[in-house]
Amino acid sequence: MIQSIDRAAKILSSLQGARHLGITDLAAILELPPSTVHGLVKSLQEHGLVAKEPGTTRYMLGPALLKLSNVYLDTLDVRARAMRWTAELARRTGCATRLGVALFDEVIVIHHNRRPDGSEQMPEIGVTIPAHATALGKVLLAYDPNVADPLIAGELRSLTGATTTDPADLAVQLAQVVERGAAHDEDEAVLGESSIAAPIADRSGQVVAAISVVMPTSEYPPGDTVLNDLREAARNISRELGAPSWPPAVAPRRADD
Amino acid sequence: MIQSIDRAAKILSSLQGARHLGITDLAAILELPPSTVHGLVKSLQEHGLVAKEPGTTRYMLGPALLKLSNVYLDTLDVRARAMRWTAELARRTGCATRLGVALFDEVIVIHHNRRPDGSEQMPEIGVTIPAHATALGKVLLAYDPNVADPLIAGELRSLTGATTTDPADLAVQLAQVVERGAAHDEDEAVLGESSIAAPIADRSGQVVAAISVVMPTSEYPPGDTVLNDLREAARNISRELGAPSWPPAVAPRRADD
DNA sequence: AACTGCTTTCGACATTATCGAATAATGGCC
DNA sequence: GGCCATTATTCGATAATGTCGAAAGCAGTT
Repeated sequence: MIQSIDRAAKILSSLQGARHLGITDLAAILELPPSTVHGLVKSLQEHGLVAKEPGTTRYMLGPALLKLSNVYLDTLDVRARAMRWTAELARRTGCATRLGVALFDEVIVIHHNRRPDGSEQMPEIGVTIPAHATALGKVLLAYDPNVADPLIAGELRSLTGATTTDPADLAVQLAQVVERGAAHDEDEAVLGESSIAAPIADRSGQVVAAISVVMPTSEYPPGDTVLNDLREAARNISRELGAPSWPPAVAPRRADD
Repeated sequence: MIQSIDRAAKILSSLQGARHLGITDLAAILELPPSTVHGLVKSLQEHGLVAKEPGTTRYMLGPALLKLSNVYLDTLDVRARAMRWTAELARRTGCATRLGVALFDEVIVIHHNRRPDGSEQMPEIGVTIPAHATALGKVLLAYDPNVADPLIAGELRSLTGATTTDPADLAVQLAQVVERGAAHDEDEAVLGESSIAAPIADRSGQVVAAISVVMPTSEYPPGDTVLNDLREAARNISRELGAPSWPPAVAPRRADD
């Protein structure tokens, strides 16, 4: 790990949490001398990754990140391939659908279809949720023990009263996910919102994303037709990506990565 | 400029252009030994800024960028304040509206309102356009000579047959923008698409963003009411941000930044 | 108007990233 | 399906590089 890149990433991460920070604030967070931080920040600024907020002496995240993330989304063929199917799934089920990928122990939403009746409008692309608190995340965890193992060994943060916070409980749930090829959550991330999710694999057979159907908890649990539509969509997308089988296999444990 | 951060940013930028690249490709682009590039890439990967595309040995941009950019958008108070007004402007004019900020010699779209009649649907947030080829960009250039000067001294890329490519011509246009408090472009970025734009200033009086009305070239030039609605929106947003006057003043030339 | 806190600059030092060579892994080809 | 060429990755010595303390420049405040 290159030290200055590690520090630069920590700076971005800090600005992500606090929005606006001065050099001194950052120096305190990273436990480094201000002059060191200044050099790092200025370098990031020259590439547009951070920006000085006009009028003040504080810094914030920069516009180059937006450009990069836009390209990132275009780069994902899962997303391009899945869009047809998530739209179809939203139509058939009458629910909002999401597509998510893993970002360490979180899920990040890379595509979103509104509920066809148009009830909620919030754009959710880019939103991140702790993986253990959502159906999307449980799918991704279930198929990647390299991420799940450390989580199960530690503490699980609670988002609502219903969040799974017992590591042993989570482990059981993850095993069930692999068995059934689907995960579920009821009010675990947002009160009043529940969802079910299924894995999407690519040519190499690895799980690269998850697809979910989101519904008001009042409509939970959904009927078998919804579950079947979901699994069908996941299977179709996986097939288009060249996956050899579905449901996919759990990824092997690696020493480190 | 810290060398390793500079190199890391160049790697991100390369992946932005080429989508998928192996270590050797990157090494060739940066003109560095593969082992050096490998260390940089691996460090970026550990922070999710770069990801190994599953199944291959190549790398692509990582999901952390999406999370960061999402926060970036939330961080911009211009955006939050302007959203009401761009929606209102779209309604009044019957045209699509955009909000853009500067990213070096480009404009990046940070907010977008569809045409009320719902004709086009493409999400444009995060799209970047060379500044000299669009009304939004001309506004930003006109009020920031530090960016405009080097552009006027160099070559201007042509996007359509109508793009302003003569630096002297651009200089004249920019002077007019400051005079009139508005910029325009006719087919310069996309054929069949024209727009007019106005500057948005903040508390410090600096121009921090530009707002534009986009219309089919068949409807260009727009009537005075559209221009007035645009200027009114720009003035209102600037006032909400605490700008002391409108139209704003041109930023001073700095030695370097 | 003077102060206090912050940001920013500068240069010597030693930590740190770099790079070449060797090894391991991959993918393509017959 | 097995071989070979290409590519990714590891490792350790070298010196180039980033780091950090002290001091100067700026703002905002009392």
